[in-house]
Amino acid sequence: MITTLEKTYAPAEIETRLYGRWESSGAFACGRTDNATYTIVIPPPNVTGSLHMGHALNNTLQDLLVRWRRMQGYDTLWQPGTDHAGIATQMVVERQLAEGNIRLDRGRAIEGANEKLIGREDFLEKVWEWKEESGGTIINQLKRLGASCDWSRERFTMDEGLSRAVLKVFVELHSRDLIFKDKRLVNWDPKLHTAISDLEVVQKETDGHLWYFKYPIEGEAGRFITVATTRPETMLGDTGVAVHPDDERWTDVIGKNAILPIVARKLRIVADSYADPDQGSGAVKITPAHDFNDFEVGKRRGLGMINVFDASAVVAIDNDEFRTDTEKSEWGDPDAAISAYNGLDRFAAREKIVAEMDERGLLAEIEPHRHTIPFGDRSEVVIEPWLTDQWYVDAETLAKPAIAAVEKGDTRFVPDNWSKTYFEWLRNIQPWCISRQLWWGHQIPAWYGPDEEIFVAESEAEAQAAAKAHYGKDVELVRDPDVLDTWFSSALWPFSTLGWPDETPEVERYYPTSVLVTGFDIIFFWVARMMMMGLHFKDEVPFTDVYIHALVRDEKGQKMSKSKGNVMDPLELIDEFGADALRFTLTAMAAMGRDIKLSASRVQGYRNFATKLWNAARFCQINECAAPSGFAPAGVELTLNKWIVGGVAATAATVNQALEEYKFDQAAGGIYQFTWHTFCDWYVEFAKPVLQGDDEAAKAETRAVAGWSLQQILKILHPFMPFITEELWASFGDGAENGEGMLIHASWPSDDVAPIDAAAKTELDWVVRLISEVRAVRNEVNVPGGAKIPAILRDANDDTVARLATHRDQILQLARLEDIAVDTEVPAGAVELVLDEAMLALPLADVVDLEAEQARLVKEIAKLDKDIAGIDKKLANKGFLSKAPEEIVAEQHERRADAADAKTKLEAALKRLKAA
RNA sequence: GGGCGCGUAGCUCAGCGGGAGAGCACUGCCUUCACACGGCAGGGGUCGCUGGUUCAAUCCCAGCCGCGCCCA
Repeated sequence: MITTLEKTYAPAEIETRLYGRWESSGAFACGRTDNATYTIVIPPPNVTGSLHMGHALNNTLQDLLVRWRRMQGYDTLWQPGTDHAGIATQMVVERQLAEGNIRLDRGRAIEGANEKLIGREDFLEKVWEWKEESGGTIINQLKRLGASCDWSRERFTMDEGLSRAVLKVFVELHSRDLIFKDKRLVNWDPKLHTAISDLEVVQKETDGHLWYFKYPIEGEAGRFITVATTRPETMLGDTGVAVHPDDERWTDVIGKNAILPIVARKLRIVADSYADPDQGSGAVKITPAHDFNDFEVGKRRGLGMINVFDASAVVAIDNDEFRTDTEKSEWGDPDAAISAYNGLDRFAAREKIVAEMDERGLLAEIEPHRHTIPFGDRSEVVIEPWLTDQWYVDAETLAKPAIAAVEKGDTRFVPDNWSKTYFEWLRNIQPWCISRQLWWGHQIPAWYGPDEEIFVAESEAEAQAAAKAHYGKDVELVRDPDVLDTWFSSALWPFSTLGWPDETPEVERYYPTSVLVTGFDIIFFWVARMMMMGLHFKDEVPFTDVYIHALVRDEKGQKMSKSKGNVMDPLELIDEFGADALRFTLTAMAAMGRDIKLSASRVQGYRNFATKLWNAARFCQINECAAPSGFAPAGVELTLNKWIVGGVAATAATVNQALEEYKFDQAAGGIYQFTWHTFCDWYVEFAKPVLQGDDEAAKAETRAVAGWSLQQILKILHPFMPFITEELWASFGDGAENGEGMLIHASWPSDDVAPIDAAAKTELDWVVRLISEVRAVRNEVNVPGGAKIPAILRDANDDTVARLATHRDQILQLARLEDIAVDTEVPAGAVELVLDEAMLALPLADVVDLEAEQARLVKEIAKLDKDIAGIDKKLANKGFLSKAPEEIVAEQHERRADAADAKTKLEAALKRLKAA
């Protein structure tokens, strides 16, 4: 206590200073004790990312858990890092290079005169340069939030160690046929020129059209089969027409051919239940190379696959494949089609095809049609199902143990509902396409021999050795140019960050981790994949709990997005209100199963709470309140002090229990309520008469208890508001408790940190009620706030009289009474109120409007009458008396008696008032 | 179409079988020696609708109405 605290808490300077102290003292490092471990791996943020509200919530909750467990004495590890975000990072650097007219050399010719090309090696160098300079800004932003990660262990998915883990996993899974190469339809991004996974595709409802085309039937002059499509341009790749086997309209043409107009290709008419007889004519065109459903039909019915687009989704049909089964006729001409359509963008081709069909009289109808269209979540262009060679993980096989682990309860979702989402997804999982046509990422460890024989190995040398064994001589191998999906490496995160595949002490000690904290949108990306990989390679679940938190929305409940312009920047809120206020807001609002609608006014409200705490500490400082070292709360003697230490213990228990159950809102509410509405509103006020009085023993005890209670509040509040509590701890903490004297290492109060004295609680509750009643009546009858008035307690029993004596000073001061006499005689015209068995009279005849007071009493009596009537109705119910539990019935009797008693007293008071 | 969830005070939300709660906002009074980012007091709700179970339903069940999200 060197200088007096300022009147308000100013977070900015303090936050930077304290974070630096924590970090430089090694406070965040794991391995500080031999106690049980508590481990969280951060869901790795994208290296190109910056902190948004979702991160703020996610990391606040993780930090809260870690700080709480650390104070409880666990050996905590919060493992931080970032992922390399293949597509996003490559896009950022490509864009940067494009400003200097530099383009990746990926096989296309130079277009502009000034254009320069950059090769793979040089490009990767540029990406690393970018990463060193601008990557990981989010890490510094997490620090501003107060995140107590073990930064000495920070990892990046492209690190040497993590890359080795990726190689090992790939080779291992490949050797067990759990990774394989296949030619299938993938979600192709025609802008980024790479395959992407289902999860990176966003389905958007869009207004489009259904075009109805008439395809002539071969050998049946004048007869047409009408098909509908939302994508006319794909008709260039049609190889069949499907009708439902039970559809009698078409039974006679099954096995015959339709003629594809414009192209003049024969299309086999096949029976397949995929065709819906209730849709249009019941017939559907089949384009196996450009539609996922058609692909399946094509496979089942042996239809050809004709690819009509290049990697940019530009029509590319000048080839023999396109001419398959064509024969120039009145319906079309393949060569004319090639010259008309080759080189057209897919959307231009669409318009032209519709126009040509119309000209030919084969456009039956155009219908407005709302349907979902797939978009790339990064490129925002329409995704093209495209036939390519890609690498796949047999997710179905890996999913089985992952499903079983949650069924058995080895991993538990909180709230439990989310396990359904998890099961749903894993039970319907498709092969996971893991290859990406990018340069930035883990290059696939597969080498090709001259005859395309594949050698998968952890290094080129091993691949060479395998090739030599295979061919009997050295051959030149070419490495697969593709890289792996970023999520492939993220899936290993819970153990790769601990050093795996090496057998490090950390893997041994910290795996499996305690909890994964994440949003529901990430269940598929991370949770499921980490479960699959963890179980396969470690034979143990990666985490025992998965806590799924809400989405942060704006105050109107809209999802925050840049295009809507409703994003709230967590860093701006931190600048304005402090990190503690933002953290507390997010925590207090993190109720299970509900989204958070955030507004700045809430943050402001909790900033006010921080200031309140600050000023309570200031009060303690001014009044020299401090807990002596080794202070024992169990030994306090004043009822007032027994009451508050019991309150501390009850609050510690409440908060602890709530955190055990991940009920963050209740934990935050518990400490908020106690700090403000018990400690500040009542205890500090009660302490004032003692501290200003001259009972030195009572003063000393109260100073100690106030100081001790503040310490406990700081401890309990620390995980929620680490900065302000640490700052105050410097003045009010118990430096003897831990080496560095910092709160971050102080011990969390156990539930029995102090005895809970029920009698003291009953007594102080009575005092609080008495004061509140007097204040309410004073307000109601307009006694000036400053005026001190006398009071008379009548009909009080001995206990009550004793209580009054004990707390006389507090009652007089807080109720602003001049004196309280214990008497049976009350002057005429007094205002009277009921307090249990006793009555308190305020002789205010000359101040108060007696009419108004009469009205007040009448109203109170009416209210009691209503209560009594309600209870009587219950008690008259035989079913209630015979079936309700005894204690419930007894409670009703008691409530009725209390109400009746109060009514009698008020009626007497009313009578006296009328007599006056 | 399948799944999940939500409708409680003006707003945001707790509660989830036996006396309707909090925060914010609002109204009145108070610049009282920790704090006006404050104190004291107060108004405000047929707990979406309709049935059912129960001695008892905001709470459990069914249906309906309205809203949101995820998956196809």
